[in-house]
Amino acid sequence: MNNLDNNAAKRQVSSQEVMDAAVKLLESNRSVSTLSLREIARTAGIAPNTFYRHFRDVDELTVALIDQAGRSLREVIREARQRLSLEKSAIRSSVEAFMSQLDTEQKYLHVLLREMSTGPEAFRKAVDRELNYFEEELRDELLRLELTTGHKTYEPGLAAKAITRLVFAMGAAAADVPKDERGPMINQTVIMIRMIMEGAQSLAVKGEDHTG
Amino acid sequence: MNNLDNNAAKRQVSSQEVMDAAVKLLESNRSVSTLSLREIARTAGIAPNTFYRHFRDVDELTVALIDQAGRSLREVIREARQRLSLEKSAIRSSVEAFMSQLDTEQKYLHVLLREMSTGPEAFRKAVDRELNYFEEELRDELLRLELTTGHKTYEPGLAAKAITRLVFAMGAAAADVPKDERGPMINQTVIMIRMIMEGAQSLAVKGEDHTG
DNA sequence: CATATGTATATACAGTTGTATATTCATATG
DNA sequence: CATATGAATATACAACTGTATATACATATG
Repeated sequence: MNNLDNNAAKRQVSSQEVMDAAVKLLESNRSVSTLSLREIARTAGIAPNTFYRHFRDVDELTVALIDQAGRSLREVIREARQRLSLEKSAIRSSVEAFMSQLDTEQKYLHVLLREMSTGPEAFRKAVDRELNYFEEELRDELLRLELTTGHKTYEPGLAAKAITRLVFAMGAAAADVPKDERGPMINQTVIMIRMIMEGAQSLAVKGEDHTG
Repeated sequence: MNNLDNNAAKRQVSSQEVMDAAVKLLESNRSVSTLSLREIARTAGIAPNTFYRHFRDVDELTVALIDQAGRSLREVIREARQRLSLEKSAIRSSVEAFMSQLDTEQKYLHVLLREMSTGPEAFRKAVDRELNYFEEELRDELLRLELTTGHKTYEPGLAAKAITRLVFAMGAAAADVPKDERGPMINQTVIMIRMIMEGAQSLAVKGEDHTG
């Protein structure tokens, strides 16, 4: 049954193609909740009912998009981190890698950023899962950094969480801005991260009784 | 023409009542884009066309909601700040005041948090406006603190921005969680803010060449 | 009282939506 | 070739949408 790549009607359609159609519609700053099943099907070039072959409904498609966005984003950041160990401008290159995902042709990151606090619980759960992956990887990185530099970090888990949330918040802000105006926002984000890391180290020295 | 408070049909309806109807619908974690004009009208107890007496469309209603949410939130925070000057647990009480807005009967803050990165540009512009108000007030507070404590702050505008974005991000996360599980999130947020402030002060001491 | 004005409603219409059902087509297997 | 199977489509339907138009009502003013 392999010969289905070709020239005529009734082609097999992959779920990925349906997802791509949805992303295409989302590119003009719409949120998933404004997409209709029929509209997505139309864009994908399939009949409305064919949609059901791939997803139970639009919500299920959305969760798949969020997962995909998270996976590919994590991969990109991990690559950026591997190129240099976390110190000096590793922060910058990670932030740049993150932001550069806003410019890719398939704007999956936009979905992730936009559905963070929207829609059914399943969406937010899915996004939260991705954020947690990030936090964990970042916390490990911070712990590794402790050993390397000798500077202890106060509550590395929290520092990682703060950085993650901040980067995503700034990413969402950057997504609303034309590509060539993002430079300053990257710089700002880098400085903010530095503040957090510096502060976490400073608090570690001062002692832990600063929470009241 | 004052006698319209009363017992029978064809009552005058205020725009506020229409807004309240929308908020009521939004309380079950729906985003504005899922509301229809007819549904809002139905909830407000008016005929569909009466909606147009108050707003051009649902988008205009939404912007009004965002503005209102921002105004009332700023007021609450300002009150919290006035009760104590910004130091020690002024941070905590501000964060608590912020989070407590999640529990009010009319959940306007939810709208603000949920429409941050959704919908038409007008929404995001409206939310951005509110965030900027916050940042400005907070930056002024940080500058005042500089004079009081003698500790300089590195890039107070950026520190204010970082804190603001972080608080809103944590607020959005807290909004998705039952009321009695928010305590820990408040604590986390307070510590994160402390990291930023501490870091900004520490960077001010170390010098400014840490941005590359 | 007459009537103008602002406010709310009723009816109607065309467009879209999600999905149930029946059908067509393409392929793989007997 | 016959035919079973899976994939895509066509048709249909009721529900809902935004809004245009016409109408009813309440109040204020003459």
